Amino acid sequence: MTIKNKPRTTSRASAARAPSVVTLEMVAQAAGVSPSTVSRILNGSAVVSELKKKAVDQAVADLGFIPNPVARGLAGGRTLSVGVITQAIDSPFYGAALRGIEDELDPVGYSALFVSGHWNATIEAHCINVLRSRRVDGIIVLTGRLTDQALKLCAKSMPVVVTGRTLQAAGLVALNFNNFAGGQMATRHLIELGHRQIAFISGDAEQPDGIERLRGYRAALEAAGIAYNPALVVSGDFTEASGILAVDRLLETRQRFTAVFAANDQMAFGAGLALYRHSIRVPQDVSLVGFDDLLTSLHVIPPLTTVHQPAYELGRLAATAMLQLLAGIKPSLELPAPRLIERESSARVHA
Amino acid sequence: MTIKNKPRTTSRASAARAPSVVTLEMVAQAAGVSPSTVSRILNGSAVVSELKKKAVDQAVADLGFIPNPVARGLAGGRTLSVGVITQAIDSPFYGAALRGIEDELDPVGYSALFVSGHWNATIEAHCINVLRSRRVDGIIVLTGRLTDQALKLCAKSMPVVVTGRTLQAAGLVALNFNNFAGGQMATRHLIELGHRQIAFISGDAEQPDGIERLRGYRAALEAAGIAYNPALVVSGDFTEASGILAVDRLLETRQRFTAVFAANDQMAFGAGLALYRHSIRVPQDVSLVGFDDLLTSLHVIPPLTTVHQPAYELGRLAATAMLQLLAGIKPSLELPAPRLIERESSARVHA
DNA sequence: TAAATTTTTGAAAGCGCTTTCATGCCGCCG
DNA sequence: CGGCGGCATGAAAGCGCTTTCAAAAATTTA
Repeated sequence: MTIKNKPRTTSRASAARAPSVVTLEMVAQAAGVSPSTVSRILNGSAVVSELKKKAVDQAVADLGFIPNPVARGLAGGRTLSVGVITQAIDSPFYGAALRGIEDELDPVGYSALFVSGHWNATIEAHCINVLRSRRVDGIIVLTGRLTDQALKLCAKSMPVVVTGRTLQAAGLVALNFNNFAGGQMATRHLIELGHRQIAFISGDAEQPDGIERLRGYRAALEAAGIAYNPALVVSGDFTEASGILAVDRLLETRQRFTAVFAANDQMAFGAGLALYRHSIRVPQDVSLVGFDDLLTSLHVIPPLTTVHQPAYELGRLAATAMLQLLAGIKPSLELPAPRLIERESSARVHA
Repeated sequence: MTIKNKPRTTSRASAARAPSVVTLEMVAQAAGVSPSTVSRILNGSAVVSELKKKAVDQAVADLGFIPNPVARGLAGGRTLSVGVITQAIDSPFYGAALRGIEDELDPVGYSALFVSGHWNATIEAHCINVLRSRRVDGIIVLTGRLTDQALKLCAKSMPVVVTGRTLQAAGLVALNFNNFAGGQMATRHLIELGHRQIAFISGDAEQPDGIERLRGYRAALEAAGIAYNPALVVSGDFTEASGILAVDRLLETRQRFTAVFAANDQMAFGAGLALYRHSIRVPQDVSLVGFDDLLTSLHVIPPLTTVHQPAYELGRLAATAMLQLLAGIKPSLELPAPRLIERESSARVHA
């Protein structure tokens, strides 16, 4: 959808210039053809003689015609908009994904409709209904709590792209990050630094991502011949506050540990703060590793060693997949592999 | 070819049940009235006999009718959607505002269309065009780079709510936070702790918010009889990276300072990291104060003293104002006053 | 009680676009 | 050379709703 001859921003007032007061019909008239023909050319939905095509393109350019997505939507066609169910519009992690989606969609004339599911299946179902009533062409679900069942059903009526799970269905593509490998990687890193007592702060038990990371942690431990100690695993809920609590609890148990691996960066921040409160230095006394690589992880004190999760890329890929689905081609994309970012919160174990 | 009884999606899974397959016309038929009447009742756009109203309400309930916003939009009416121009969908500060907007809009059936302006007037102008072509009922602009002029013009054709500036125009409400007072407050706090050499990391020079905060800083200094020292003011651009640079530059000048006030939290984070790198302890050696009170500011090390800016509230208020504008009532709202949040990054000057 | 007004309500015309459906035109085969 | 299959194109019917416009019903006035 090359908007090549957008009315150039010549005057300073152009920002608020009335848009698309020019309709398809006016274009048709200007080009001396019927509205149907213009529509066909715009959508490439039928063969049209080169001559008329030229004329129409010209008219479109001259008049600065911009198709009205609302009318399009009503007429049964596409709305050029895709719904995005995120969990919280202000999530530091998903935010980057949203940006990726936006960046990918905008150039081709699509808009994203962001709605927040708040980690609640009922609300998510409501979101889906809202999106459908607004006639979005497809839906991107960022993780979420909907059942696979519900998602598959939804995919029957429109393209669906879902992240954070593995799922097979027609018109449905699932983009899953290798959390297991990530968890393994982080733990192995700590082991290589000589740590043997590595605490793990898990995420919410319902979250597959967190479960996988825990599995990775255990696998790495096992591979290194270190016995798994359940007392070193304490659960959180992916928030900073839960990271603080986790460390406090850990400390109370008087279990010795020289490293902490948190299932996400936010909990790692909380853990770091709790450690600081107890005058335990990172990384001198205890190493700390997170997961996600939020933008801020680079600027916390000390900069956090973490597993990079390509949130932005994830968004772009999800959007790309959606676009392909919409175009009728079967997407086959793969997320980049997890990557450990070594920064200053992890160090060789001390004596 | 009126296929009024389109094949229903009778599946049990309500989450993905096809919505609004039931049209206004079907409601009319069920209630034994004309579509016009149903429409009138739905919109309260005319007086209708109590009897018919009852019947229609009943039919609406029975059939589970949900008006189609797309059709509504086309028919010249409202789309029940408002456009929101934010600067970056994943901004830690504006994210909270977006959530506020969403929370306020959703219960009354409105949806928000978020688009990112990327601090660029040209892109913002493009955003406005996109939003208009999508027939949003109004536009909320979170700060941004558009000229007041452009905004006013835009307000002529639809309600506009803008934050971060003071502006008067019909159909336009501006919500401005008292950055001056905030800047003053933060500086005064430092002064009260005994600091006399207070560095200031300013934001981007084009940003009115930042300018006001600087003004506040100078005013507080003056009020305390402390000479303003330009060498202690170094400019940043609101990012963490610029905070780091700022402190590095400050240190290079060999100017003595016992406190740093950054024009926003993100730069304060950067400043904190730079200080840490130079083995300068916060708050023992240097006090650090930010501005915004991001969610994360509570969990950084040490927890940041900052001026609380009610981003979430700002979003809610902006949405409320928009709703009122849309309802034809003139909103008169005021943002909460700035509030200093004393945490652990600021302390009494040493020696 | 008939005429003049004022409601209440329905019919119908769109909103801007997509999409059959039907037409006119071409080349082709017999 | 007449007739038939194709193909490009236009006419027209909606999509689901709002909104005149005008007719019908209810109310008031003379």
